[in-house]
Amino acid sequence: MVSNIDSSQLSERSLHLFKSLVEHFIEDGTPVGSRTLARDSKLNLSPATIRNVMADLEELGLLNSPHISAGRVPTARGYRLFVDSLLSVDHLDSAEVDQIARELAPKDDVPALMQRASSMLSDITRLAGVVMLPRPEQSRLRQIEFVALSARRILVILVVNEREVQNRIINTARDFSPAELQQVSNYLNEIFAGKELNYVRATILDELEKMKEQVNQSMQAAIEMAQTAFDAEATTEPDDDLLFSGQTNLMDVAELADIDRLKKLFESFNQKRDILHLLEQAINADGIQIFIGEESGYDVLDNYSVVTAPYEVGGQMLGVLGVIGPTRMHYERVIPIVDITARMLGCALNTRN
Amino acid sequence: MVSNIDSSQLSERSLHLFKSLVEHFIEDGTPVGSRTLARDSKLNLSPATIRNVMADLEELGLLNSPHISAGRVPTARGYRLFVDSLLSVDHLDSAEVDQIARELAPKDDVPALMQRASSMLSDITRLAGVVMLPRPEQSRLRQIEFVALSARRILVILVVNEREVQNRIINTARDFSPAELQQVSNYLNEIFAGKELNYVRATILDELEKMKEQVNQSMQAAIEMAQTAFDAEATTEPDDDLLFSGQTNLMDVAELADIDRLKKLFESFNQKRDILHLLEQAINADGIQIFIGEESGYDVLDNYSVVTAPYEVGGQMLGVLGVIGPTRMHYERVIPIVDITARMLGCALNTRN
DNA sequence: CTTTTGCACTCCCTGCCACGGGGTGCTAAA
DNA sequence: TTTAGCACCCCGTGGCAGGGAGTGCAAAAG
Repeated sequence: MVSNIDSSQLSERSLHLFKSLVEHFIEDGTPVGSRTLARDSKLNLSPATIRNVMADLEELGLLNSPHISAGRVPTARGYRLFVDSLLSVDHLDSAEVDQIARELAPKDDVPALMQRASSMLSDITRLAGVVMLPRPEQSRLRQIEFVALSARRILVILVVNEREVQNRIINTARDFSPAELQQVSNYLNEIFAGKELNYVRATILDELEKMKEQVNQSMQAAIEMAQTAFDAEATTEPDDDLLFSGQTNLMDVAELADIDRLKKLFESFNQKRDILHLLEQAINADGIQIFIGEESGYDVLDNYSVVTAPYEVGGQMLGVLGVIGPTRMHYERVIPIVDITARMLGCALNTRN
Repeated sequence: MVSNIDSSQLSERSLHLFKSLVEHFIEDGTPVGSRTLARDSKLNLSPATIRNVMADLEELGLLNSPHISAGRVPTARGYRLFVDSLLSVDHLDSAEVDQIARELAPKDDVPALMQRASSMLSDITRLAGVVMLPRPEQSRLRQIEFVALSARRILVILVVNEREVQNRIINTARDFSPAELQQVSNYLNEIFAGKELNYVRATILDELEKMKEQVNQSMQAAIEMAQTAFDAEATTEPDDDLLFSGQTNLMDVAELADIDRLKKLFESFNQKRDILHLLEQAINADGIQIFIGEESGYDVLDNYSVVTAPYEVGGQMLGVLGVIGPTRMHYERVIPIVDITARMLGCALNTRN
């Protein structure tokens, strides 16, 4: 991969012109030429001079022209330089901050909160929002309960992280009486309450197997049932972990009137895989991370940028959220929105216990 | 509303020609003129004759021409006549039937099953699928349990219709001990198990209020808690009741390359309201019901048809599923697919108990 | 009376051409 | 180093002609 351009490699003037050009293009979406740039940028330079500068910038891979006789357009690398070194982010006005805060008030359960975060991102940016649900590996088992539906059908209830509830139904090999179930759940709660869910699963599936012979019969039953429960759990809902919203907003960004590319993008939203991988890369980033166009490595995302931020509670990264839009987006506005949303989501998750 | 055309009002020949025309148009998507029709339809008639017939059909509102000198295209009314009287539905080959059966094997919980039904509809028709979840009013409470999270935070678990589990967390005014909770749930289960959920809610909120004074204190607590539980329940998740899939399939039907209309459609999928209303009209239909273009009354659905069928268990209508595609769709294929899917979904729901 | 033939006409689509606008690179002058 | 001038490029638009597909109508044929 070609190394990125550092702002110190360029003259003040080139940077200024480059910045104007990008801003202009973000505003208009049409290639911008020397004449307009000469008019817009405060520097008093003739178009010809500017043409020279632009030729240099094109040489460096920051710009290119759709055809020989059109204006210039920023490349992915150009946007990179722009967002890394040139961008001055907006200050959100307090009304917007309030709106975000209000939307993320911790009034209901985690999935609903996440859903609201996602729609809010898309509403406020007029682009597509995405939220990765808190990673299951980082959830702690709080309580496990069994409810007999019939003798051999048992409803397993896992309370995770104070607010989330998962349930699944298992069929057992032999009958369990309610009293037995109570006993089993007491036993499991005693050992596993507060433990990390992956650890619980691993332990139950591996460790307990070994100690099976050493315990009395009722404990054996407990072990078997727990194994069934977590076995089932491991195989269920592995991918309901991204929440999109506002996809339709992308349908009126002009530069992607191309319905085929749009279709590909929507399909990759549905499959979630690619986007999930991308967001996973961002979970350990320290704050905002931006993937610009082809940089992401996923070609469905050509011409799109993704602005992400991880959200955390008490120093622990729980997941990532972000906004997907055309590379030509208003970064100076989107960035602070994503940033503050991530923080506030962290808070919202924190105050629920 | 203008009355529909009855097939008996038209000569054998007109009907035959009309049918060929519609079939031809469904195949090609281009307006069909007298020459092609003369060639295709087995009748040995000159284009001129056919022009006369077509003029009559246009008079009746079954056809119209985009402009004076193009071929003819069926109107919504024309499609209506076509599907009502002229259509010979395909016989699905057994491989397809098998596929449907396999997909709908009752192997997991209701929401997952519904989700699969929807994706299957869209995959197999290459159009958009939609499934309305079983209406909550028609669900029966099977069991209710309380789990103490902490003294005043209680997890309420409702098992509904054998397989579905709903849970919500409530905060109570005073502490409840586990023993009390047990007692309360026993009491509620005794009265309400097997009852229809709406009835349960209504009773708990109204009737129980009256008898509050007449019972002992622990029962009073039960009543209060149940009220809280169902009060919360009434206000949650009122609209997570439609499952769409394959929306992107609609992006390559040529006649709707119009991105704006497509956007409107997708938005109405997201809001669900309109589509839900439409499907609700179909729940009491006896089998397949088809909404053609403007007929539906929702203008987002102009140029689209919706083929629906209600699914039932034991004679009780539970919901509706269907396929959304361009008016110019292969009805003879879509109809049996929707039909059989609805039946099989009914079976799948039936065998789970 | 129905069907067909013939004819004039309409409308769209395509390709062609010309042209203007916005842009470029290069060279020579300031 | 910057600017002015110039030749050139390429896209988008609009006008125009021609061909194709289709129509309606009137008159002839069955």
